[in-house]
Amino acid sequence: MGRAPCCDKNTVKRGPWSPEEDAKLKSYIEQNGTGGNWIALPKKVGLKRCGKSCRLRWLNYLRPNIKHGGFSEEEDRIICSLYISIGSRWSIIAAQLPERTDNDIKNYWNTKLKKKLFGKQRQKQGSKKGKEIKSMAVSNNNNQNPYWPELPIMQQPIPYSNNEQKFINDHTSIRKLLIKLGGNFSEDDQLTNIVPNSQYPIDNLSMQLMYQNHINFISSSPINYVLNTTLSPLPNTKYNMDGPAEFEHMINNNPQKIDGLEFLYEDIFIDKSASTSGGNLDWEAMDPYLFPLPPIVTLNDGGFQQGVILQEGALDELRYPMAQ
DNA sequence: AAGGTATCCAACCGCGGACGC
DNA sequence: CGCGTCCGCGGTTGGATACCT
Repeated sequence: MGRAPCCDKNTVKRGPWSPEEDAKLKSYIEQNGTGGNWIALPKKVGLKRCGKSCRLRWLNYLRPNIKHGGFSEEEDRIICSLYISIGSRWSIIAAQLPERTDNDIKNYWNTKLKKKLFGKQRQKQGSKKGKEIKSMAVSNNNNQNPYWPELPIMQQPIPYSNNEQKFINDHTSIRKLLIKLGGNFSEDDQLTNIVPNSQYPIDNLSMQLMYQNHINFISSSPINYVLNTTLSPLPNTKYNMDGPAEFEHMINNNPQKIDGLEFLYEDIFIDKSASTSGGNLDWEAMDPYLFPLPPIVTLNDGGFQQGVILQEGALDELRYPMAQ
């Protein structure tokens, strides 16, 4: 038994929206709101569309303050850092870029950014474009490690449009992010359970500092990988990685893919088999955005712990830290 | 110029979670 | 607690367009 369809596909219109439909939907929602029920909305508006289609059209195209295309380098960096930190949680990533939709970011990543960073880049090693990207990362990061480009320091809100400064300042998005990653909040809205063994209830200020330190840490951390694959489909395997060789070893000895990093397998490890260098990864050709994997910094009793890639079950890992 | 291929992106699909009854 | 409904999300599709040979 499959799931009942949300609407009758024989009676609803599908495909591209006409300007008339756009106008109807926009005008209705601006005057009346969505009414909290997308399924019922098309009837009220007078559209022969599925409610989900209306919702998508509104959220991705019609609602105010939507920006399409023309992603800035700043936005590229935010998307890259968040993607590598949390994977394809496009809605969370989009929450950090208020004028962008998750669909837009997802499309941008899949069609351009991913290739820019991991794909075509390698084939053009030594080409002008490749050099530009590498030098960009280095010059953005003149006193820090050259492998990871400077990331935005989030103590100041990104100057998004007028009243859209809901970014880091109000912590809503961070809270949402942390909740998604497995945390929970006590009733007084303090972040008490996110960090295991923490003696500190984490208030909004602490949370801001935590995020700020995370970003600062990413920018300044030495190459020191601690990839805990208990968070991935690779069971009970821990790697304290001193560098790419360890990472490669881990990949070679685990046929499963690491959740969220599948594209690495497609773009890099397929290339590997075709290489004439005895199967060694061409780490030099890897784009500077890629490594070291950005650590999520978490507070613990000793200060900061680096290098834990938060994936599914990340909080469990934090509650049961690696044996020293 | 024509045909083939690659790229882009709006829209669709189906699943999982939240919520109300 | 179970069930049904709706919402939101991430993955995928397919048409339009650009680019290449």
